[in-house]
Amino acid sequence: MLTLAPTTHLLERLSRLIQNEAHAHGLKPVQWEILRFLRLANRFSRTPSAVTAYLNLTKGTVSQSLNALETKKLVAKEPVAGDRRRLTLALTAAGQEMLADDPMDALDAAVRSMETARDEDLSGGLRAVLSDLLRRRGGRAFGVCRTCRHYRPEPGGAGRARCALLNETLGPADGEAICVEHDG
Amino acid sequence: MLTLAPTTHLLERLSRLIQNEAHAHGLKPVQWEILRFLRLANRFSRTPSAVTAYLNLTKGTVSQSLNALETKKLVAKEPVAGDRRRLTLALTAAGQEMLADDPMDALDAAVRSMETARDEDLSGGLRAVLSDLLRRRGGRAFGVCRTCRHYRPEPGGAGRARCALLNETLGPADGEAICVEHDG
DNA sequence: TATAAAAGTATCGACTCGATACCGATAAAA
DNA sequence: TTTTATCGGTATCGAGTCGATACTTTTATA
Repeated sequence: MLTLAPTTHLLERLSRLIQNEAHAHGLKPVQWEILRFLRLANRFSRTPSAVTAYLNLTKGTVSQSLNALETKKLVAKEPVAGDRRRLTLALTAAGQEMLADDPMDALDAAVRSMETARDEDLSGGLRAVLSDLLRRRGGRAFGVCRTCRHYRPEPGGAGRARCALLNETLGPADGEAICVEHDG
Repeated sequence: MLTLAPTTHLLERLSRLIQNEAHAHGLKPVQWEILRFLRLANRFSRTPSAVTAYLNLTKGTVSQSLNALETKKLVAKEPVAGDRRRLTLALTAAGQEMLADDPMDALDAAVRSMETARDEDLSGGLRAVLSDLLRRRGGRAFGVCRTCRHYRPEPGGAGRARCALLNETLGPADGEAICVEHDG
């Protein structure tokens, strides 16, 4: 009877531990992940469908989870001008405070306590596995705005730029945000 | 607003992907993990409470999940001689066949396609994070029998040994199995 | 202008999972 | 030896996950 490679086993075990850790403050793991995504995503990517693609869930699950978060006043929905199908999501002040008590901080502390070299090895390996897995599944990589081929730095510099795809002006903070349209 | 370290972020992302992957054949992620644990655990560790400790779930959840697996004829329960509270779990033939189609094999393939050096870096880092996290949480490490301080190799050799804690004879295969009593 | 595609919602069903209460069996203490 | 505590496991509740399916409204395309 075949078994999994040691590394796979470690990933599985850690994955479960992470899921277990994520039940703090009456929120479910998925709800925490949505909050974290909203903190990282740029303004074009704070939509239910971007959440759906990023977390690889169904539209239905995301819709319900967002309703739960809205009821708890952690996330607010706003209409989008120009397309009445769409919806923009925003973290409320309470949502941002909630993230200050993120149960994932325990894992983060463990990661940060590693030596730099080991941490770099680890993240390199994880990146490789993640992109391989996404490729096998046909998923997208969801990179950060600044690394996208539509990112056009302004000649003036100082972090200002433009998105050639959406034809929008980007501030310095935008460049570090996750974008649904990345690379595409 | 603080964000997570890149490595933490990768772990979180991969963790979600792994959970998503694990919905094949009508089984839930937890059910798959129980099957995998039963494949790895030695005969003293194939009990509901060992599953509970290993997967860090509540007794109730494990009890229900085991019922679901029993209904599907993937796991069988047997009474334990000498203690009528206890229960021993065993994979049925169908359960073993199910493991041949483990959805985790996709992750395993991604892991195995890495270079050896990178794989070793990765597993080293994961081991560090996992044990750190377990330590913070007060959880046990659950090592393999052969590495336990109660493991006593027989002078005759050939992988035969004894467990000084449980006072039981151990075959070569036992040495590689996960044990609840490990180290303690 | 049909028609297709996209963005979200609604509903169902099986299951997760923490919490709590519970029962019988065994171990420890009086 | 008789209480009493602890252990292994089950039963039940409630909020939520999550795939599946069907549906509405809105926008894009042929």
